[in-house]
Order: sequence, then C-alpha cells, then structure tokens
Amino acid sequence: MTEQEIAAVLERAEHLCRGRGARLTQQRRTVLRLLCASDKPLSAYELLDRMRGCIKNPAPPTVYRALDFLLEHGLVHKLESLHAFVGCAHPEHTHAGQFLICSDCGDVSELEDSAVAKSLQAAGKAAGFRMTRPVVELIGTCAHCDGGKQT
Amino acid sequence: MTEQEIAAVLERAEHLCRGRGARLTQQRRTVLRLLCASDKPLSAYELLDRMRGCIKNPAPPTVYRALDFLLEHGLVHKLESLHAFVGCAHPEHTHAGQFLICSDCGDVSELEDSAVAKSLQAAGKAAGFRMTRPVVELIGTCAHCDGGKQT
DNA sequence: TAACGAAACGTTATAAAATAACGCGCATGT
DNA sequence: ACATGCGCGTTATTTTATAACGTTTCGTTA
Repeated sequence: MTEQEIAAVLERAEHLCRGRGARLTQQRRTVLRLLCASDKPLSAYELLDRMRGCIKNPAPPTVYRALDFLLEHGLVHKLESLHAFVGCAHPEHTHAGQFLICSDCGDVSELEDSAVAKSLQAAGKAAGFRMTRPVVELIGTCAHCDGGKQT
Repeated sequence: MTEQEIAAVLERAEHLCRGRGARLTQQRRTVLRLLCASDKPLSAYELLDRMRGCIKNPAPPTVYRALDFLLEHGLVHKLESLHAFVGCAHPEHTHAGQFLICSDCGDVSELEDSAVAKSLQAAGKAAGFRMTRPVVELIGTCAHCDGGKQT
C-alpha cells in the first residue's frame, strides 16, 4: 500500500472505532499501519520485530492483543494457512473475503467474490449450519509467477 | 466412524497406495486408523498420545511424518483453523472439499459441494490464478447446536 | 543372494506460534 | 475524588512444528 492508502485506512479505522466506542490505541494503530505497509503477510513475530522501532519492549502478548482487537473489528485478516496477518483491503465490507495465496512468490490478494460468498452461504444453509466466519484461502500460483507457462 | 467403516477406509487406502507404489506402513496405518476412530479432529500431539498404545516411543517427527504422507496421498485433511487433522471421508474424490466446523461442539463435517468448487475455480481463473489447494473452512454453529434457537 | 540406494524411522534438540496469569496505571463517568 | 474497567507490561509456559543426523528396512539390480 502507498503512504496515502495507509493514511486512508487509518482514517477509516479511526472513524469506525469511534463509531463503535472502541479505542484505537497507539499500539493498535501501529500494528495496523505495519501490516498495511508490508507487501507480504506478516507473522506475529515478524510484526513484533518491526514494532521494536516504534515501541519500547514489545512482547508476544503485546502484538497478539493488538491483533485480536483488529481482527474483532475486521481491520485485519488472519491467513490461517500461513500463520500470518494482512491489513484488510475493504474494511467497510462484509468480511467474507477470499484469499489467493501464491506459494511461489508469497503474494496474497484479497477477493470479495459474490458468487463464492453465495455458494458458501447456500452450502452452509443446506446443512443447517449458521456460519460466523468463512475461511477461504486458495493456495496456488499467481498469474505473474505462472507467467506464460500455462494456457 | 464405525469399525467397519474404518476397515473399509484402511482397505481403500491400502489399495490406493499399492496402486501408486507408495508404502502404507504400520505407523501410517495406525495414524489413519486413529484419526478415523476419533469423533473429533485430533491435533498432532493428541494423536501422539494415542499412539503410545500401539507404538513404543513416538516423538513429534513420528506423527508429523505419517501425517505428511497421508496428506500427500489425500487420505487425511488438515484443518488449518484448528491445527488439527481428520480422516478423509472421500479418499477417491477430488480433494476440493469444504469443512463445516462447529465452534460450539467441535464437530466437523466434510462437504463436496460442486457449486462451491466451481465458484472457487471460476474466481481463481478470473484472476489468472492456478489453484493447487483450496482451504475452505466454514466456522459457525452446526444444526444440532443451533437447535431451534434460530429460524 | 550380495550389494546398493532410496525411503522410512529413531532420537535429540530447537524453532515458531500462541496463551496464561498477575499486577499496574490510566481514562472515563459518577 | 473515587471506583470501575480497559489496556498494557512482564514473566513464564504451553502448543505446534521442524532441523539434523545416524540407523534400519525394503526393494531393486548386478
């Protein structure tokens, strides 16, 4: 994300939290900013390393607490298959996103494909299942890495 | 799974491995059997505990190696969001299954919903993404636990 | 059948990811 | 001012997963 995009995300996050009576503290803001600034998902411990610049003596609970808050408020996503986190590209949206994870270059892109969302919803409903959190991570090779090798 | 179902799974696994020139060793068979016999997903370490009955001094690599083999051959699935494993209900199928995970009772059921599979395939294709492994885990409340509380 | 090479396994150690538990301090409202 | 709850610091521990290296087992081929 560019500096400007990050600023916009922080702005939106601020607004969203204010509206909910939630406190976007310095550390939480820092974690969100670091995630947005990274071009790759970050593990909690990578995040921890990067926090050393801004915060004095961060320990694991510091980063996990911030992540818990941000996850609750839909500002970041956890990629379960990578044990890593990314800033949410669409914080206003519904949080039924899907992730394309390139196992070659490590790039991740977030989709909000309504056909996928609907089919998942339908499949759950058919089983009488009330869905609270869909985890959809497609692991494979991105267009760039696949480059011309495949039709 | 019932004893008979487990026997059938082991039989199929045997056959499948033979056909591929892969060796379904005693330990691998044991891990597969234990997973099938459990009514819940098992973590690697729970599995390790249960192996103590059958195998002398199992250490983590023992169970992880068996799991790697079984995963490669599509005989078990890993539930990324739970750090746990289940026996595959449909070892003959395509391995694009979806999982419904009840966060209330812990029960997991495996689907093979073709509408979901197709929409995922389509979404990936639209992004030029070549998918090798879909991770689809729907977290929520199963019909039983939701029991009457919801329309 | 003896020798070989690959695959499977035993073992010890360590890395990586996540949480428990406890107390302090600060902001918020009464 | 005071009480309450939330956020945070800190230490320790638990849980999950892998590295590294030597030994054994198995199937193949000479």
